[in-house]
Amino acid sequence: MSKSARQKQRIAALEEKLQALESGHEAKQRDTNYYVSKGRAVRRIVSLFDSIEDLIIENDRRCENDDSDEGATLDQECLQIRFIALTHALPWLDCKASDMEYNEYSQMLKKLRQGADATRGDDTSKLKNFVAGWVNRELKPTPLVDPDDKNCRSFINDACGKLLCPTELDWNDSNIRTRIRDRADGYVVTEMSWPAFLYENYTANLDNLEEGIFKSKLLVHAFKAIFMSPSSAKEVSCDGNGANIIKNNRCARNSKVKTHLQFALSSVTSWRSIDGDFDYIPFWQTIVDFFERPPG
DNA sequence: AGTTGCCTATATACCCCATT
DNA sequence: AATGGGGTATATAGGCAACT
Repeated sequence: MSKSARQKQRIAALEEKLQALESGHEAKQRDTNYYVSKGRAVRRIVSLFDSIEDLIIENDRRCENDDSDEGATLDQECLQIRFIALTHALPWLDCKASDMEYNEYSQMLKKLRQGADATRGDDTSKLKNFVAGWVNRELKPTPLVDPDDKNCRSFINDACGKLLCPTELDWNDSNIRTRIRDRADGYVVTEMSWPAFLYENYTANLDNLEEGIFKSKLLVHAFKAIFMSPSSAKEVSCDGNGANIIKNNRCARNSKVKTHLQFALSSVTSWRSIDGDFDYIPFWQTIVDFFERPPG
């Protein structure tokens, strides 16, 4: 059943190729691949989840309305901010789009999206492995976290559970632990609370939730793995330079790094993306807000 | 030679829709 | 409501070529 579907996909892909060859437009083929590679960055730099179309549509809407920002909803504000990030990431996009046929245009967007999603997939799978190593090295759980298997993670595993545990709950209390695991009333973990892995030393100051936030070693590992290189992530080690890296980056590439970081954050959690109560999109959005909105 | 980014292939899950 | 087709998204593994 799904086999025939797959074969059809394959056929479609081959026909596309054939057409490109027959029409002698190898250049066109190159073009589409070019767009895939250009799209790779957007999930990292622009937005983890929004479709490129949505961003463009929001901008169009504004242009039609004579740029008047009044009455824009919060969501629309966010879209616009990301549209601007998009124009920085792909400066050629606007003028290229204007002299394209609709078909060509939507082809291009499709390829951009493919590149974007592919990269996100690469990153999550990378992290799936690395996170296991980092957690094992730092927390030395028994049993160790299996790099190839996510089913044994989440709250089942003591180390993972500790990291995922909401800051306002105490993972060391075995009663609380079992309640979280049973998803008892009031102990269901959702995207509404900050997990411990965001904080320096994995503990938050409940009187000041901003203290040490986004400074955990695990996060810096993840950040480096994604935005620098996998091997450089190993070198974070224990010299406390993690915070500095974030700080420097924040100064150096202000607007982008925000989104960079959020991606790293969400990705760390993605080891348990199968689980039900936790919705990643609002979680990510909250983190974006944290950086983009003035304090308060 | 090891690292890295990019690409391809495959299985699976999910969503939409028409038909039964 | 259930089924099945068609399409798309996601997870994951593995390969390849460029670079250091």
